[in-house]
Amino acid sequence: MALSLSADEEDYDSESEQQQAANRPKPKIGAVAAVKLPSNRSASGARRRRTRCRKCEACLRTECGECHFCKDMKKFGGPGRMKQSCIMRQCIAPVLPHTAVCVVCGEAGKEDTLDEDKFNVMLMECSICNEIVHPNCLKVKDASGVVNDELPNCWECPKCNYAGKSGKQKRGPGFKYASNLPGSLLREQKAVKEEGESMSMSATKRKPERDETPRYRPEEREPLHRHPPVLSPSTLPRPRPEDKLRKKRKLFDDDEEEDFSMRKKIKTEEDQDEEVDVEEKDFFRHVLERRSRVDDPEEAEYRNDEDAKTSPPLKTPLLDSDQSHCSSPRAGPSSEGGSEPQEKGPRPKLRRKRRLPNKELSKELSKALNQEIQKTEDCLANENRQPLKVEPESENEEPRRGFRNGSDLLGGERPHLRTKEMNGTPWELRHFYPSQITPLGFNRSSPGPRPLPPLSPPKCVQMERHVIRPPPISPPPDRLPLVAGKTHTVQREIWMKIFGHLTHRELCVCMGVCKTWNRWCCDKRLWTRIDLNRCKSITPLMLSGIIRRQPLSLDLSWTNISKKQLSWLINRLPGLRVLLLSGCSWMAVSALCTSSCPLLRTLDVQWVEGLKDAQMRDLLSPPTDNRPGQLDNRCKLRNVVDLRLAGLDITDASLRLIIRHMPLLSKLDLSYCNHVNDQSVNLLTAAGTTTRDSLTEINLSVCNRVTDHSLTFFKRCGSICLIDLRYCKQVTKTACEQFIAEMSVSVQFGLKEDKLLQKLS
DNA sequence: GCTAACGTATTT
DNA sequence: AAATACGTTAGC
Repeated sequence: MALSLSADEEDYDSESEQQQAANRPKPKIGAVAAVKLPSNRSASGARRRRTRCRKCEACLRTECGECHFCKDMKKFGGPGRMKQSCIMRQCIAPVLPHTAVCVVCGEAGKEDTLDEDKFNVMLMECSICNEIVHPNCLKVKDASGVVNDELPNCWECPKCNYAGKSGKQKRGPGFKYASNLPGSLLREQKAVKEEGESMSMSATKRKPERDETPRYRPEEREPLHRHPPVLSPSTLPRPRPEDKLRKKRKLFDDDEEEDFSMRKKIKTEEDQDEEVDVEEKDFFRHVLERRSRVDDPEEAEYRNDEDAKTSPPLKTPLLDSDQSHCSSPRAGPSSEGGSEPQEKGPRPKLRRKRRLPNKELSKELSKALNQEIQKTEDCLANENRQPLKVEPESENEEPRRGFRNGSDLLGGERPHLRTKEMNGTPWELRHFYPSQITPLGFNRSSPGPRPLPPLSPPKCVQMERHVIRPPPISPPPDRLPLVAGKTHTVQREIWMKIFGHLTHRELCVCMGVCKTWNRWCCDKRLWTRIDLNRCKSITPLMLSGIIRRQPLSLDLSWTNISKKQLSWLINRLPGLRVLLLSGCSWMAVSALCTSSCPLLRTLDVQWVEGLKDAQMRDLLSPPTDNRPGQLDNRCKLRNVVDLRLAGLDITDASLRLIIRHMPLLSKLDLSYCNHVNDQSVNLLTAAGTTTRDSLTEINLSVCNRVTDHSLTFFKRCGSICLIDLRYCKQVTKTACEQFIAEMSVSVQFGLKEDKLLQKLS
């Protein structure tokens, strides 16, 4: 796979030597070495340093001012020694410098010309020999290059390819991707790559994915009723794990055991299709799983989902390459090049997928996003987000035991949950109320039995095997290419309207049709909400799929996502509005402490194990080491409007923080919070608090310490529309009626249910 | 000439 | 292995 790291060893040998000399602080011979660099450039070895594309989302952002590297910068009061780009601004697709020229003809790239065949006149840098050439200038015409679709203007040139050289550095040069960042996934990828992978990676050999001790073991079972009675992905015909692994290896590995040089030779279009589809299919498998669920009321709200429940399982074969009759030349999900319908026949060997001009759309999306952020964050200067860095996975060795054999359908919550209480309520008691009592759906996840999250967590190894793909940069093709160079008359936007009526499941099927559809169906407009609630495990593939689709709403509830994964994700979802993490571990949720989600409106952390006052403080506290005047010391979650804290052991201490740091808070779910009492309500509604006026809905159901007295406090709330006191033992119906009577002077309330007060509009 | 920051070496 | 340091390149 193509994860090359910026500092990959051998490829840089020659340069390394120079740099070794150059960089070594003691003998100051840097200048000499530096002068040498360019002279070598054309010979294999020295490489052109890449530079920002200036177009990607990352490049367009401002510095976050909070990351490690920002803090080092002089402008943020740091010493300026590290000289690294802001983490949020690491370019997704670093380009060759403008000064780069063809080693043969000495001229620059000419892809901006009107020339139809841009590929042959653009500069291509070989990731093996580092030569930069116009493909047209190459004499070796019968050999073919292998275009690296991860990096602009990068390939394995025909010479190297012909010579059977293998590129360790599939990613191509210059692909830094935050490899030197603390916590960067790439580090692990590298590490694992170095240690060599085995096809038959055993579970024991895998690195544990989670940062913490796993919360459950495979033998733990999920309660039967947690599983939808619908088809499960595991019933789908799918490649055997080993087949898939093989395929992945073929496509992505850069270890060259066996016949690597053969394998890597030429990638046909079919290969690409396969590559695309395998990945997307797998992503969808999970999504479909979600879409097929029927026990979540919001499923229906999201999309009228009948078909998701009833339609036949997605057939793997349908997505296989042979189905791609479409002549759309390129356009994998990862490849921008796909936008151009004019791939010419005689160069089928070139696995050409790289970006081509016309970046209007992506630019626009970027712009829109930025504007949005700007809008929401008017007064905030420094919140930024990480660009997309994607690294799918292979997930192969995770045969989805649970769903398949049904054994996991049987009994058992996680022991620790069953055995002991959370927030003082014995776990068993929490099962008392069926999910239906959840009021008005704003308590999104039902306080029903805590489903046990997925089985074994995703493994780092899985991530590491996968290529890291930047998101498509150029827009997808506007029309569907047909055979003989023609295009379909119907334009993309029309297609998009049609696709808009499809379920995710159906989109998935469409993605298997051809590359153009594949690309179109991945449009983020079609994926504003991605639901992986209770997904067995969050795999790197899913992560990359999510990033690619840039959802506004992401449900990861009751998954065993790890901190690193979550952190990685949210850093790459700058537009995320809704994040549902109920039932996840605190360890995972703590990713929110270090990442910021400026646009996040809804945060669901109900039933998060281990989330108490101290953790709440970490979550809500502004960065501690701010430098005056420079950094934003507001809460990272300050724009949260809807906060779901059901089932947490939090006290007034947390509420004070919430009051202080979430000025926009409108909906608050504190159900099943046994420490919440009248004083808490008093706090929330006290004079001078923002919550007093901002709160519109509050859920205090099953808060046994709340009494009638709380109702008098709620009279102060100017905007309150819904007060859920159901199952509060100390709240009487009489008090509710009295509340209604007293409020009726100004606002008419009614009892929608016993102790469920709702404003009548 | 200046700033940003890439890519690797060195230190922790 | 991760964090840090820094020579040097790229852009303006």
